[in-house]
Order: sequence, then C-alpha cells, then structure tokens
Amino acid sequence: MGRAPCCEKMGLKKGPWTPEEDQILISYIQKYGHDNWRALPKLAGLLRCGKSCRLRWINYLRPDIKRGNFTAEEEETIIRLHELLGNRWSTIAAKLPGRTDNEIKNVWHTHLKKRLGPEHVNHEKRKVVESATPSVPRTNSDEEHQRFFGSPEQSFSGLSSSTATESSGGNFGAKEESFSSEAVPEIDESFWSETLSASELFGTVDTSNYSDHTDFWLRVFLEAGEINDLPL
DNA sequence: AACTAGGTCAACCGCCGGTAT
DNA sequence: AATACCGGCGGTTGACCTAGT
Repeated sequence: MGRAPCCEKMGLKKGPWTPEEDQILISYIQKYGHDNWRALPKLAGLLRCGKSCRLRWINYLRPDIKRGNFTAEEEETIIRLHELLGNRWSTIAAKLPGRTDNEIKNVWHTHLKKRLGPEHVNHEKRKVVESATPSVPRTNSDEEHQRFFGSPEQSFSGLSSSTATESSGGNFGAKEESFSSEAVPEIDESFWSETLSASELFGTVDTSNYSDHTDFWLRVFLEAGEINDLPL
C-alpha cells in the first residue's frame, strides 16, 4: 500500500534555509519542543515540510552541534568505527558528541575514504557486524534528548543568554506576533561557543550518559578485543 | 582576469521500522 | 491483523567554493 507523501509538495519551500527561517525554527522548538515534526512547520509558520525542519535542526541548529574541523582523534574514531560498523553513520555519530551523522558521512566521503585507499572503499560495502548482531534498536529521540540535554529546560539555558548582534527584521508572517525580536534571540558566535562548551561539559562529566544499544554492541567488541583503544 | 575542474557540504529523497488506530 | 502515520536513517544530489591553469 502506497504511503502518503511526507508533506504536501504544493507551496512548500525547498533549498537552503534563510536566517529568518532558522530563527523561527529555533524559537519554536525552544518554546514548544519538537514532539511532532510533521505538525511543527505549520504551527511555527514555516513553509517547510517536517522532515526538512527536523533535518535542519538535527544537522545544524541543535545547540550542542560542534562546528569546525574534525580532530585527528575524531577522524581516527570514525575510521575505526566504520571499520567495525560499516555505513552506520548515526551509530558512529552517537560516539562523537556534537557531530551529526550527515557531517560524519560527508567527512568520510570527502576525506577519509580517499586517505584510506581502495581497500577501505571495498570494505565500506561490507556489512561488518550485521551477521553477528540482531537489528540494533534505534535510539528513542527522547532518550537521545536526555543524553544530550538532560531536561528540556537545560537544553536552552545557553541560548537564552546569547546576545543579539543585529536585527534581521523579524518578518515572520502570520506568526510574527509570537516571535518578536525580544522572544527570538539572534544566533551569534556566543551562542555557538556557549552551547559548545555546554556539550563538552556533558561529554566529559559522565560518558555513561551515552549508554544505549550502540554502546552495548561496542562494548561487546571492546571486550572481544577488537577496538581496545577507542576513546569511549 | 576568466575559465575550468575538483572538492565540500547542506539538503532532499526514498525506504524502513516502530507505533497508534 | 491490517493499515496509516511518523521519525529516523543512509544514499545521493547539486549549489557553492577554491585551487589550478
């Protein structure tokens, strides 16, 4: 049976996000969370489909996103985990706080794959542990949220203190009154630095926060002695 | 300075699994 | 049990950027 399309194609915007759209999305999620991605764009006054909003948030706007180049340690981790898990980017991303599956995927295809040569390219297609593992349950989004943020109130503690550096005009259409410039802080460098430090804090205080099914299987391999030197 | 080729990365697409009805 | 909905994932694309000629 065919499925309904994820969104009505008519009238929905595609392509790069504008700063104004980013602000609307951030502000909405800050206020109301993202329980229902499908309904979110309509409620927030965005002419985007829910999937697009989710992707934008996960890959770019989420406060704990770590921007900038990958460190040698991170690259090494990706290589080792890829060797172990194959193209399970989300699983690999779960071991690299602040990095997204999309970003890791891009880095793999643009840097690491070339660096490693054809052997690893072939290896890429191999389902390394699939035969040995039942389907790994996906991480519940709430669990993930808890892992990264703790309570929803904690999630945006940094955002609320960021300073506005410019006015974007704030023309948010029908929902404009809900998103006054006062309620919608601009994203500036302090936003990223604050949230980054917060994520680093979460990452260093207690790595057991990342315990999930992914960890379970990683530990299985660790105990088997396959990846002893991973920075867990 | 203009053009071209290759690299990068944000975003889209289609599929899948889980869950609600 | 069947169906529909939704979130999430991995593959792919294409616009933009940069280095080389």
